[in-house]
Amino acid sequence: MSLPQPLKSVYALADANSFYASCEKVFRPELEGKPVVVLSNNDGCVIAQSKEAKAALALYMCRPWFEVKEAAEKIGTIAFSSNYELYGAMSNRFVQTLRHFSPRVEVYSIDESFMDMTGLRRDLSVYGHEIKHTVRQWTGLPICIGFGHSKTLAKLANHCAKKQPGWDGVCDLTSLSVPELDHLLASLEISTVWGVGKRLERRLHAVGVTNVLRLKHADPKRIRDKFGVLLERTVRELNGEVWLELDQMVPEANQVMSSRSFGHRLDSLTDLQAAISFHAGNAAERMRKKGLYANAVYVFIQNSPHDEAPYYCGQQMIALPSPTNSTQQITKAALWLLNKVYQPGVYYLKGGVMLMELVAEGGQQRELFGFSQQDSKNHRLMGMIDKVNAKYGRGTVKTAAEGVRQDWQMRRVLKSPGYLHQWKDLLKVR
DNA sequence: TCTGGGGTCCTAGGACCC
DNA sequence: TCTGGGGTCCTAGGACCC
Repeated sequence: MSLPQPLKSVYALADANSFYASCEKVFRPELEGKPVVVLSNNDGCVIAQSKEAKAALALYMCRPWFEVKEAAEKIGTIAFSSNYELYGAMSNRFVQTLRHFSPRVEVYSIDESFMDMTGLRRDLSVYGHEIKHTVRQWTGLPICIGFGHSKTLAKLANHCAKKQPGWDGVCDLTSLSVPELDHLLASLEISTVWGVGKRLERRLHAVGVTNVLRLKHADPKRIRDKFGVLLERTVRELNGEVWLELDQMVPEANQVMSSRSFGHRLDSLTDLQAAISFHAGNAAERMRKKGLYANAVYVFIQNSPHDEAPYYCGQQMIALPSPTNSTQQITKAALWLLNKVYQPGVYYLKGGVMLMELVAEGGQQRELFGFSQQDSKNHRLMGMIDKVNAKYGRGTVKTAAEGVRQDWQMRRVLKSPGYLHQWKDLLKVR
């Protein structure tokens, strides 16, 4: 008599191809087949490329746009500033579509989600193609899907689906025999494994671990001693053990950061005050959305390490007397910190505010920086400000310190319209 | 002229305690 | 003169991710 086998876990990872570039193409169908790139904030670096751009400009990823612009435009590349509101809205549609195919979905990043496929009595490859087709129809996004017995293996499968043409965008590692799987793993570089970056790759090569199969067969205990618990877990996951569970709960953030390069160098305290106030308000609003309160505020300002002048990064943190989510209190604390780290004569390029040690409950307000408003009053005020800003756009209501002219704001001259979140831009859909 | 932003987790080492 | 060993907490920095 044989005992019933416990179900082996199966995970899928669905990942949109060249996500930002694909989002732009959805609303500009005439760009199909043309090279498209999306630039980072301030139109600084290339952060996404369509496959046509990749083919022609492979080496341009993460390079400064001013260096590659001429060559890119010569081959007819269309460039966009990043439009995060649009990408966020597209990401939501993508996830909603995936939920039709699995009851358990973990949103891992803006363009990637894990799905639990354990116990599904279907040919996974066929099912994967069905998902891929539906996402394309419902959202316009091209995606790839990988299946594996652990999240690390699903991630690796997704890599194969994307990079190896034979899979047609869907790779199911669970259907391979052990020799077939090992043959495939032996052909993959270890940096393709989730959690192995440049440094670890170099150190692993030095001890003879040169491909994924060798990493899979490495002794977990020795890996732990030499490389730490994270890599040990990775080795076990490569062997099909589940060490990373599907995490459907969005983890409560421990910190919220708002920072950005300025549109141009700033040296006056007044300009910096406006920028830091903006970031304080922005971070506070994002924190309130998560229902959290901050115990500490951190501020930094720095010039560019690429400048000739010596690199300066002023940074300071202050613990608050009690947890708060009030924009005014956080802004006051941030401006107080700014005063402490500001040094005249430095041409600052970047700065920001981080709210730290976040907790779910606010506390009794005590005196700090002369704060004196009552809790409930503050709560109502914050709620109202957030509502107005959500309806009419961020910045409709803001603290006076943010200033009216925002010269320090980043440049986004190539930004596409807000097709999905701004009524005024709806008619721009072609 | 122009070089992203936002996170998480782990580790090593120092300070301090008994 | 001689100066142990074990524990905790905190911080800075490293490494990784998208």
